[in-house]
Amino acid sequence: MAARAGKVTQRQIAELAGVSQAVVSLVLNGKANDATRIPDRTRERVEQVIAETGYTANAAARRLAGVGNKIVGVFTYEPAFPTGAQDFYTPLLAGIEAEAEQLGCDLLMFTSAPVRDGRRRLLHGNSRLRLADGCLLLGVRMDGDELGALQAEGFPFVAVGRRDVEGVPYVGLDYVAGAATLTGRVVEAGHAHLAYLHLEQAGESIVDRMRGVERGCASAPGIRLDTREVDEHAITADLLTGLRAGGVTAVVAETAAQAARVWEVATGLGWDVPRDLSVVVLADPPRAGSRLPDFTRLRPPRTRLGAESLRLLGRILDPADELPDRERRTLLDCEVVGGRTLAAPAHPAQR
Amino acid sequence: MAARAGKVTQRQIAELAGVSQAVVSLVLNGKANDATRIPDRTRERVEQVIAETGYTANAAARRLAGVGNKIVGVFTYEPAFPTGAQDFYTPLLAGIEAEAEQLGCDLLMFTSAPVRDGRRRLLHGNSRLRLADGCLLLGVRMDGDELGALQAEGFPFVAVGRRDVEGVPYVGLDYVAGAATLTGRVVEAGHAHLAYLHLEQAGESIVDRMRGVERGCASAPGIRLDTREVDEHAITADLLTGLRAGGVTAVVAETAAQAARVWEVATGLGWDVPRDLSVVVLADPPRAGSRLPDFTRLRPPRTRLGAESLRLLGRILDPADELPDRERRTLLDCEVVGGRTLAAPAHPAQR
DNA sequence: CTGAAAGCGCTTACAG
DNA sequence: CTGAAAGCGCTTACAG
Repeated sequence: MAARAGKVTQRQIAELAGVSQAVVSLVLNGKANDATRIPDRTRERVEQVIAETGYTANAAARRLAGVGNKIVGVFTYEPAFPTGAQDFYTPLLAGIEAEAEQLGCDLLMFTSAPVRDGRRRLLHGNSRLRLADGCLLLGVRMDGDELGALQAEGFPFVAVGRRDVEGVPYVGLDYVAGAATLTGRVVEAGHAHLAYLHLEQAGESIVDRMRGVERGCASAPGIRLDTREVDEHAITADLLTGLRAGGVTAVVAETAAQAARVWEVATGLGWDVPRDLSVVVLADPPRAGSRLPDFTRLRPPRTRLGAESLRLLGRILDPADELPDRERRTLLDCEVVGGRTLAAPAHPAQR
Repeated sequence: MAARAGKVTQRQIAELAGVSQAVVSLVLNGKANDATRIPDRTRERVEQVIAETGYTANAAARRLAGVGNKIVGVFTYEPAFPTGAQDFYTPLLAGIEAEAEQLGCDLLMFTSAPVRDGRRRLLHGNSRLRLADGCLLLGVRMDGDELGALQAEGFPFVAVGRRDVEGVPYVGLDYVAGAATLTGRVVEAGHAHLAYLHLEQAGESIVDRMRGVERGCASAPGIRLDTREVDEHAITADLLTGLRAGGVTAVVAETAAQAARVWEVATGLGWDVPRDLSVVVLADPPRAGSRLPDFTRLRPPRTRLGAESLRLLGRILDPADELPDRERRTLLDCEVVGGRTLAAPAHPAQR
């Protein structure tokens, strides 16, 4: 980087205003008041020179001098781009950015994080992490070592999503309650044998959804639940035919992609959804899917999740805020959306 | 910000490794080579301590010491959130983030910029701008004074979108050519009287689209063009009826919102699009609109625009890259998408 | 081959 | 009321 010709510093401001550099700093930081006893006239003179020169403090220097930056880091454990993860992250980021505007802070997105052992690394040799006052951590799975290092160092951070790690502050989604409610609806509709299609059980949110589904099934006696770990590509006519032959009348899908695939395959088999098979899903549909039916589903408030996470971090960073312990970990409710893919089974099983 | 207990510095690394702090810095920056004649054994020892302690350089200090940060600022003149601007910015940001991953740089989003006189300000008292090595500027209209100040200061930046300001590097979209081609298609289809619905003429991209439409009309003799400055709310049955009564058989809309509104109003009037009225648009449809027809339209490559803009900034920042002047300002082609809202007029006007 | 030192621009006690 | 100075953690000539 070449030296910048036009760069203005506090020293220059001080010379122009005929004061010492320290006074410029005090004025700049609103500390030219009774305590420091800087006369109004001096303050005004300095302010005028600042306005004239368009001076802006060097944020790196401020930070180095130990002052908060109003910069919040945003780190994503899963690379946000190649994948369809965009539908996932976009609403989250929208919420984060909106809240950042509210808080008046800037967002440092750690897009540079190198991948090692298949995971992105937050703490690498050249990490710009310490430029931020604190950090938001996103991702289904997080590195326990890194969380520990951050905690040990006292670096303020908030996990977006519930974390099973002692002392980690988070804002999460109440998937247990949400999945239980939605599954309960399926049971209430008269289904006695459900299948749950889920992803690999990695990460708290996936475990929570599973627990919620189980709890929903337990809301009535004698409900059977088949669980299958399948990503959407593994959802075939054979699978669905098998499930139905076994007595399954309703499918609970963890992801929108799975639900979409179930619907496509079922429709391809000539089945009617929901008459022949009810399908509910624990997530919002992908944005593309105009062909897809209006699924009965859970609506996780992702935008709010983003906003609330940043708000929590803001409170943690605010020394004046005495945050009660229980507010360091909160869960947001998921709404159940009616949709059109849940109905009573055509041939109710006898319980 | 409380002092961080666990914070490791180069001095501590130096003590542990039994070398001076300067040597740690040299090792860290890959300058422990023949030129500095630091023995391999010393380097290895330092490297090991670094690995053990999980040391990470303080980016603020590095920056202050004059070293590049691999941080690129992203500033948006229009607030990105309250509005429907999200559809606009999302693909752009997707491209920027993808390229940032490629380049290994982080992105500092200036979400804090205060609004003054209805515009967001990049250069305000507390701007974190100088933390970045360079900056990407987004927005339909930009502040000329700020562009000037940035140039005067030699702060590297790239405008996303064509700019009519001397010396400002940009990557833009070739709206002139794109709009001319699409409008030419309308003319080729037999329309002799078109209406162009556009926004207030502020900003180069809006001017360019207008010029392109005019050029497209000039591709055949005797074509009439009515232009109307209307945002979508001002598109009423009266307006369309008036246009059609005047002989207009095709509408070119600047924005997707306008096109959607034209289609809704026309349909409400019992008209068939495109039989009774052809509608083409110079932008991509909003993501929500599953009800809307498949518009004949221009597809501005926004994701690529984002990526190419950052790539250009990366080249400007790279001292080894001798960027030819003409590559400092480039335009990307817009694709024409066939769609189903352009047809020959039912009653071709006689020319 | 290695260490001592200046300097980046700022904030904040501290001494007049 | 104001200035001189230490210190934040780093990079990079420079002197041994």
